[in-house]
Amino acid sequence: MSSHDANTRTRILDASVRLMADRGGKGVRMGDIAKAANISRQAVYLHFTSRAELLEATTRHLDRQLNLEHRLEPSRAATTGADRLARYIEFWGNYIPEIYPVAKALLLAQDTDEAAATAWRERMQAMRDGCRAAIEALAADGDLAPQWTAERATDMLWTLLSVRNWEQLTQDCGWPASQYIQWMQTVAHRTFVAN
Amino acid sequence: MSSHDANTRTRILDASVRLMADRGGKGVRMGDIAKAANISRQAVYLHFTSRAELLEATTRHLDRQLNLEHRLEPSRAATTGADRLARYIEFWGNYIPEIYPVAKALLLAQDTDEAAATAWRERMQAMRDGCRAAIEALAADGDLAPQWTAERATDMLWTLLSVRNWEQLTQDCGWPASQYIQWMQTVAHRTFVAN
DNA sequence: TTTGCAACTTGACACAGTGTCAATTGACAC
DNA sequence: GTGTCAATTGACACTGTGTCAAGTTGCAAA
Repeated sequence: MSSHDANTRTRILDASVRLMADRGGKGVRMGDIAKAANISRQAVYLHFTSRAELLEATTRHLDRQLNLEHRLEPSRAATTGADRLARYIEFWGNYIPEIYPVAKALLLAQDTDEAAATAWRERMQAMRDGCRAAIEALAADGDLAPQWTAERATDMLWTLLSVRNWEQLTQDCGWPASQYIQWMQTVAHRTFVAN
Repeated sequence: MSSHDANTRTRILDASVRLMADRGGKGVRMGDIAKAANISRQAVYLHFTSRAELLEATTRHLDRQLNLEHRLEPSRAATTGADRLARYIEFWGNYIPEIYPVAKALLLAQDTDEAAATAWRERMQAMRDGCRAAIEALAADGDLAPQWTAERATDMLWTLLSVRNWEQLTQDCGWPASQYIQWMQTVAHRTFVAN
């Protein structure tokens, strides 16, 4: 029965999100997720062909739960390019901490798993589109600093806002999330906005 | 005999560097290194207690081969803070590509191996010292942009210059090494130098 | 009531790569 | 000769993923 089916699938995804959050994404095995969902390990493979696929589905599940699209609205509604850039960074800086454990698991799986690497690349490509939109809004206002092309500026902003960088600043350097947002806005503004 | 001992050790390290360079650091197993050094897999464990230790020794071996200290001189000899910053980025941008395969292997081992994670952290801490020196030279000239403290600016520069960022810009975005240097200098200058 | 399908369970197994252990060989030194 | 040290050979434990085959349960349509 397909409703039963969907329920089990959802239960797996919920369990996956929960475990990732608990353990910071590290050391969550297929068997752990199965156990947390009150299901056999093999049943998980009935719904997801591989760990990578499950991980990817987990991030999408989380995006839906966190209402990703709704959160992007302030940035999209901005009236100037500089404002759009600042709001995008604010959105992202508030979003990362919520997806971090799951993202981290996907990030770790990358090294061994080609499918996970592809899944991650796709996710980051979507994030890149947001960067490009902000940079292009800036360029449309004539406010992109003259040494940049839109393409290179997008590359650089995208890199600046990577999950790894967030991780390093907040985990290793101990910055609070609010400071991450503030300083990233500062760097982006000074770097990309013509003065 | 200890000279024989040292020879074998060196042979292992040379083989390790060679294989890493060939395969980009990925998928280099203990057995491969042993074979390349004309030695049994177990003999490697006679010289290095674990893969992580071997990897770390490989990076140090490479630093010596590449004359790390000598390469740092231009940056240390700079007369202004802004110059020191630019020269440090230039050094680093030229250095990363040479150590990248080995660094990548150490980076990958991190996820499974606590010892590798510690080794990497130590290496990056050393790099951080270079960042701090550049930022402090800038501050000593009174040229550090007023919103920054030396500590936060160091955090940010250190993050900006991470191997992951270099990887993303040159591998994923396809920037040539020369462009990496140029644009990183641009970002750092606009971000940290008072105008 | 029977038949049949679909979701799920159980248990066993292959595979990769790391690290460990024990027994053995070969060379050189004293 | 005897001791010692480097190195070899081969077997094995361990971990986690993914696969396979055979059996169970429950619901549904005939």
